[in-house]
Amino acid sequence: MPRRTAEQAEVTRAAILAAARKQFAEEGFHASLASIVAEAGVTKGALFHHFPNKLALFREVWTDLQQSMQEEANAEAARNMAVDDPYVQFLAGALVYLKWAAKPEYFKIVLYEGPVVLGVQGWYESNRELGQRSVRLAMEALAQQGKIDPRRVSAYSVLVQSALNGAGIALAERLDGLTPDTMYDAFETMIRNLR
Amino acid sequence: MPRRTAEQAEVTRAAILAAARKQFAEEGFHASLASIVAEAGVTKGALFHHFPNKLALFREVWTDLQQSMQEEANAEAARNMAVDDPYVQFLAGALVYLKWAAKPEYFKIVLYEGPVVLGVQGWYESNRELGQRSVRLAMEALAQQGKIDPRRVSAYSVLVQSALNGAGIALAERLDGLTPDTMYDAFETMIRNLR
DNA sequence: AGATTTAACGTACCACTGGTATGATAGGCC
DNA sequence: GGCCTATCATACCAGTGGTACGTTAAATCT
Repeated sequence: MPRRTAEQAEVTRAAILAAARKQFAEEGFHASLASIVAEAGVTKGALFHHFPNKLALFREVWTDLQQSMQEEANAEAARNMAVDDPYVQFLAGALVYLKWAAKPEYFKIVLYEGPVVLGVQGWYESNRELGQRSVRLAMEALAQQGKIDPRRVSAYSVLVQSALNGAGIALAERLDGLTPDTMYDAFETMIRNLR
Repeated sequence: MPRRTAEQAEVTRAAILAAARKQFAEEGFHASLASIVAEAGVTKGALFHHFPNKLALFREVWTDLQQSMQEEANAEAARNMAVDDPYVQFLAGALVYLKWAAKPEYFKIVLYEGPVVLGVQGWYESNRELGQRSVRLAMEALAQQGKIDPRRVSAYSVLVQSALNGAGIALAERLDGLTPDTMYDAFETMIRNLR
């Protein structure tokens, strides 16, 4: 016996999103809509009422995760605003990112499935807006302070963000004997020695 | 009227692999087996005779591409064996990789779809064997020559290879105004300043 | 050389998928 | 109280990967 009120609709929508996040994290984009609606306790009718198709549902799950991480990273960077070290803000944000990359939901959905599902264009557009923007801002700041060559800002942005991505994945995988400490140390050394 | 000889079977198998490579590059793993067998001019019976399932077919396409790239990179590195610069061999191999990453077939199948389709475990296993091994060897060489801290070899291997991956993708995407020259310049500078 | 085995496919079919079309029902509004 | 519309549920469809089985000709044995 469904409640047809607008607030109940929000609950339903949220339940679908939560179920989708869980299923996508466990099974990838290949997770069936049947399993998602079963988990959410609704039917495909509700799903297709709230989302035009499976891809749009995935994209919203993806964006939610990415935004949550970014907000936390920005907050952490802002906390170090006063410190007199041009690297420290960026490194604080990077550390938050590394933590998130270790979360199965985040690294499976955002890092692994994201590029393939959203496609080359969609992923880079979204990623440039959300993730790469902060990296790029940091690189531009370093260039302004004479730490790196301004002509390498674009290329460094790509290299650094990709390195961060890989670091997150490797940590989540517990590759080799890598620990967050050793990884972060190497990352920091690399960043501080960019020219 | 089919020829039932063993050499003809090899031709059939090669035709399926070529068709699969083309379809996977264009449509991703989502490309239907129907489109693959149509392209190859055979039926699903032939496909499932030569390959146990779709994933095994993809894995073979993936491995073929990766091996071809690696052989070329190794050959290029070997050509610079005599040069008296510890970085130059590795950089020569990296340049080959960047060229390959710009090929749609390679970056779509190996870089994009690979990790998701083969799964976390499969991709890293294969990739560590093929791609990461050479990066790691280069890092170990740099450590032995006192260029970098030996304790950072593992972490650097991950960071550098990920940065390379991202660089390849960004170039293939013609992101920003990035050219192979500027990207390679930044990458080389970064590598030479690792400590 | 004839019989038998077997590799190399083709054909028919199945369970399941994402997606659609349509129906049902209850709140909001006048 | 009647109408409209948002909110779902149900039934169904084309297409998918995969399987079971049939067919044919080359290889092998005696």
